[in-house]
Amino acid sequence: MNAPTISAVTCGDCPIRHRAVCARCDTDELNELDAIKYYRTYEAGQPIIWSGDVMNFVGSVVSGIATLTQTMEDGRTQMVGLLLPSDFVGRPGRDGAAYNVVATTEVVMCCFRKKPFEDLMVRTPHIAHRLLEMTLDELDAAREWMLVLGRKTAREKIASLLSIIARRDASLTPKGATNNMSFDLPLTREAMADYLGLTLETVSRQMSALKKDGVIELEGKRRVTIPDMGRLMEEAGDDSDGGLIG
Amino acid sequence: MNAPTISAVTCGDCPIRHRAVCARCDTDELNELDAIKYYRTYEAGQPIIWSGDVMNFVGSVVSGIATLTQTMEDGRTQMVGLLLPSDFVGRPGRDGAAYNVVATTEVVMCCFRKKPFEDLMVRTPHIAHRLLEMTLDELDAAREWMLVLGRKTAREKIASLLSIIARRDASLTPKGATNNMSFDLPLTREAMADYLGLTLETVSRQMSALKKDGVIELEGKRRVTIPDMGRLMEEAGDDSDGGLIG
DNA sequence: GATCTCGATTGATCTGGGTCAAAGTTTCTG
DNA sequence: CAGAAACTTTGACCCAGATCAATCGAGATC
Repeated sequence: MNAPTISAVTCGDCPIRHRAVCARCDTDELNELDAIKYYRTYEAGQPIIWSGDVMNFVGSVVSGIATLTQTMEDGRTQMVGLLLPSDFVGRPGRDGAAYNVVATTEVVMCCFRKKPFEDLMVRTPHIAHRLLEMTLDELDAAREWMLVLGRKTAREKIASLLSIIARRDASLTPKGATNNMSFDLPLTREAMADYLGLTLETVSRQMSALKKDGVIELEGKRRVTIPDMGRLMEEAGDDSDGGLIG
Repeated sequence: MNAPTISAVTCGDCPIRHRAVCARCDTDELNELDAIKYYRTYEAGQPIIWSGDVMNFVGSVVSGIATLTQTMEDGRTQMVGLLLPSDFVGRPGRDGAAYNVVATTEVVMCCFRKKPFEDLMVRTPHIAHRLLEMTLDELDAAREWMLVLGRKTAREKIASLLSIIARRDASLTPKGATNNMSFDLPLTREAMADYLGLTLETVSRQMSALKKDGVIELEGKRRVTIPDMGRLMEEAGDDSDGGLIG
């Protein structure tokens, strides 16, 4: 997944089609979006936005993984969202960013300049509606995560995270395999800890425990296989299948 | 604060003016809203919506306090939002409710039937924009709370909750006093615990500790006075003044 | 006034996960 | 290939907050 060059790409053949924004756009609107967009690449570890900064763009992740985090003055940090390809970044109608956005891997963003995007949004109601739906999804995901953070044990937290990534991953691949699926963990143990409100040591211990108990299989540190998705969801304390990533 | 009778009230003189919805409506739109609205009273402890139920209305809290909660099968529950007067309830474009909504005190809701409300939303873009702003606010609040749940100590959690309620309370009263403000805690110790991901015993202990240390004063169990708001926010580990209630 | 109930407080004890520390792996670099 | 740097695992110990249990109001209800 290399960054497409700006001139060669229209919104219509964006690798990701801007699931959030373009899904219902007609040709004229796509052309308008096309006129105000540009691509930008961020290296792994590089900040994309600092909390409090003025944001002059909105956009979608084309490839790579980014995280949303909040930090206290003493350095304690909590991840509040995970951005995977096709996820939308930005707050139409808001000037400042509310969290840090950091590239975890190399990230390619397709950005729209904010002011013209907002103008377009005012003229085309379905974009506003799409953004509302999207924001409601993120709100659901955030609240689902509040239950994880507030009430689940370390083991359940890990299982919840793995189950969310697995499910998310499955929905991106054509065949939505439910068993024996495997994927690469896009996060370090430390990032997982920041997401789950744990320490990296605890994350490591619980990963080992889940492996020992046959809930997951590990190849190297990052490649994870889920022999039995139902079992994993039980471990997550999760009968229902709710839960998205913000 | 008694429930106004349906016939006597127009949206324009709703006691709360539907901060979320009506702020920018013109007369025609207010009349339309008026035609599809009705009032409903819920007793303390009564469920307003069950998670998964089909919701056929959206609306605002006129008076009283309600909570949004998520529950696991084994009974562990996490509060994911607090609804105070003027807060909006409902998910335009969604059929099912995602959480339980329960009246903590007696609650009066001003409801709009969902279908006509959505129709109105399609015709009047500023309502959709207002709802988007509102949802972004709730998302910010939820993510702020994720930091509280994931990374703060019990004492900091309590201080955070008190500071949020105090700030929220201050913004509702004409004079936004910052020091020596007092308010009635709208929550039992158990509800506070569910909000903070703690047990009620820990909540009680930390409340006693904050009282002993002069951070708060208590009259009876519920009346709280904050002699020094800055001190409270320090205790919350919160230099910034972020944080709303979802 | 006696009793019940529901919430709140306080104490004693236990434990899950944090903290501190030491190796082990993998990848990168010279 | 050696050495470094970054990430991960594992062990030993400790403590904040959970759990279990007893007591204490403050309203209700009789």
